[in-house]
Amino acid sequence: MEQLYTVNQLAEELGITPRALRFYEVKGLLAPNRVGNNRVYTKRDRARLKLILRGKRLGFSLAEIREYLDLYNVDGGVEQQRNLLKRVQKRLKDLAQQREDLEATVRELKEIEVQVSTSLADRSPGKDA
Amino acid sequence: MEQLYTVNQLAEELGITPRALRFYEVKGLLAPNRVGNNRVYTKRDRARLKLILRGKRLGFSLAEIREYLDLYNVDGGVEQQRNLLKRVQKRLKDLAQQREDLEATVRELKEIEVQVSTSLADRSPGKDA
DNA sequence: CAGACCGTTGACGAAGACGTAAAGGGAAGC
DNA sequence: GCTTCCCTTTACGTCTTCGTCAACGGTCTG
Repeated sequence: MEQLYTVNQLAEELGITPRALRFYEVKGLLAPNRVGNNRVYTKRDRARLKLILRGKRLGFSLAEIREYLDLYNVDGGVEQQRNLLKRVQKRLKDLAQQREDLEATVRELKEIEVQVSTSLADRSPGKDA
Repeated sequence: MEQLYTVNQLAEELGITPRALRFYEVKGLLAPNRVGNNRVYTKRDRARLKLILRGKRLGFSLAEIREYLDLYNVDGGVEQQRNLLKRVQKRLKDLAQQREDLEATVRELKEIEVQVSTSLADRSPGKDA
């Protein structure tokens, strides 16, 4: 009933190499079950991997992504939770900074886009004629 | 009249090491003038460096940042400009993807924040009494 | 003129994130 | 039973991004 994957299947589906998958496992980001010696990935593993890849697209290191994944472990004692809350809020703050950088970059590129577009339009004023 | 900087000055002001500055130069991201053998950075160099650092905060490699900086060279023939326009639009598309990733992450973290907060509040229902 | 400070180049080192053979196990088909 | 295919581990290689000496040059100061 439940969808399962081998390394190669999951890797291909998400556009990475099996080597990367194994590497993430060594680094403690994934822990798929084994059948005999072979890795078997579940839907949960797949979801976790997608979080990993999203983290990479955001420019995080594997160590940072590891810490990020830990934030999904909401269980724990009061002290644990206080600690977790702090870490979550720190991440949110970092992401806010990143959003600012992102938007500033987008603004500038859009401005360039306009400049170049109009410059090109001025140079070849034939389309409207 | 114009503000100038040595490697050490500029590095300290922007919170990086002189070594990094020289490295960016080797990689073709910066090209400060020389007085004798010594590097002299202008305001323009400084601005360029700030773009570099912003790129790093967004998770780009130095090679990507190099290409990004090229996008600010708006001059050139028609063919150059068409090409530039394409590259700018490609970047904008990538950045849109990154924004989606960013916002998805923020949403999830905020949800976790709420969960943990309420969980903590439920456990110690004394503040309101 | 001897130190004390910048600043320079060059070389070596190191961590992160994999790529790439090398060598082998287990099942499936002919 | 042998080949083929998928998977495994181990190990070494590579590229990036600097950190860290080492050895040297110029300038200013006492």
